[in-house]
Amino acid sequence: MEFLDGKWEKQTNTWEELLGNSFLGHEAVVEGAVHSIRDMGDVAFLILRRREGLFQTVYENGRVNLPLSELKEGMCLRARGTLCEEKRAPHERELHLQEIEELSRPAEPMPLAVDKWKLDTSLEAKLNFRPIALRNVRERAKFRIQEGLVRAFRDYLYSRGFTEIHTPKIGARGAEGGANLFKFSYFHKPAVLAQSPQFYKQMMVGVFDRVFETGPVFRAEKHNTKRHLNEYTSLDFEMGYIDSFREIMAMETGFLQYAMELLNKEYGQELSILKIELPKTDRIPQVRFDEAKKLAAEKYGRKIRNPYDLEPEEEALIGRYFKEEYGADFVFVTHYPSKKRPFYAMDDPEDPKFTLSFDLLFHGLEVTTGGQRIHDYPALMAKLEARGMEEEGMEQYLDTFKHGMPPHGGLGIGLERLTMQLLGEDNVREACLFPRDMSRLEP
RNA sequence: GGCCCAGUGGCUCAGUUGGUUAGAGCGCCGCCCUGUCACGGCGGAGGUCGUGAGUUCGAGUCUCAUCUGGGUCGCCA
Repeated sequence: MEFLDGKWEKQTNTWEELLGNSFLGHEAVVEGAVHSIRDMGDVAFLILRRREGLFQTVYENGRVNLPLSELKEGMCLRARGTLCEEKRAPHERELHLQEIEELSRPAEPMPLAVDKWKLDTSLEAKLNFRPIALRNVRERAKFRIQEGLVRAFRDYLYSRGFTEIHTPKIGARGAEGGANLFKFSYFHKPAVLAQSPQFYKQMMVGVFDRVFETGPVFRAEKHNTKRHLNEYTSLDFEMGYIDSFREIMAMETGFLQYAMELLNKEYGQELSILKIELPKTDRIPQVRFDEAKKLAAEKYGRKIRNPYDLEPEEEALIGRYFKEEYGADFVFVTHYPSKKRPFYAMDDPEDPKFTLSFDLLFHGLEVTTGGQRIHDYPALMAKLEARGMEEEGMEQYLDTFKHGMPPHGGLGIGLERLTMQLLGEDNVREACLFPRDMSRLEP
């Protein structure tokens, strides 16, 4: 019987070997995709693209088994040659080619100039040719940064005793209600796509005390803006036995600090490719909703039109205010009006018109909503009744409270929005591999 | 969904008051160049100007409709 033991001997050289000294002057083998070809006459530079970065190989006429004209951008190949130290080459290393093994041959030339430093292309073309556009070094780096954020979220919460959970995305009913549910037929029964893992997170707080989830959520909102997606990735957590809703904000601050540390430590290459300056997270100001509204209105002379919510322009002004006054990149806005928050939000005992809740603004854009939830069964039922809502479809959720729940709260972070702000992009679609919006279902 | 803006080679754009063969850069193809890293130089192919109708002697340009995309608002992460 043949067995696999989990080991595999690669016949090619690693990135570390290519950049190190042990193979200098010796034969080495590199795999990669042809990123660009710079033909100088008797010599040509064949730049290979690998996951770690770009690697230069040198094609000298008459020394390679294939004519240069056979080589095309986008071709995948395995190249054998001599690894040389060369001050003029990137990484001061290059491979002098002898033998090229074609792994695949492109059927058509690239629709986009992927090898250019900046993809000089419209968002539409980038999205239409998404898998190709992402081969561009800068485009690709954005999603390594996004990976770092998710990694940090997981790592940090694991270290704080959270359990990672996976909740269903198909259900009978939405958590927040409203018209933004995607409805469909599930074996002839009406069903919806999850707009939030909210109920499941809370139910699981009764089991694990602290839980988190990173997964997709769906919002059927009929709008086309640069900060909305109809499917986005939500970084959610929920924690029990909190002393105050500010403990949730402290946890998020801790996550952000850890995330910036991780990016700084392990994503230096991507940060420099994208010229990202990491935001300040050591101290994040917190300001009450009504106070924030007033401050922005006073300083920038803007009339308050809607006292119950922040208009996008107000969020931008609040972000600007705290940047100018305190040098802050993030601002916690607390105590949102009760009528603008879902029924499970806990009202402020000192003034029930407001809730023990918050949004986090990053450079003037809402990236998080969170807060303390009602954990007392009679209080929850009373709020439900006061809102004229039916229990129907929520029995399991409500029963959880019947059987005891700790004081708890949590939050949801929009991953693409967080990424977008960190990257300084001005459209969320730039921070989503395959965005879904009102008119885009493909690719 | 309401309102505003835009559709010109594969990509990004220019195109004068409507005027005769619709231009450029990148990419592609061919040739030249030993050190490029946004390489450079010479030449070439590639466009029924989103679609349909209309005004006009004549429409890429003006009008209407339609489709597609972008922005914005209610809402939200």
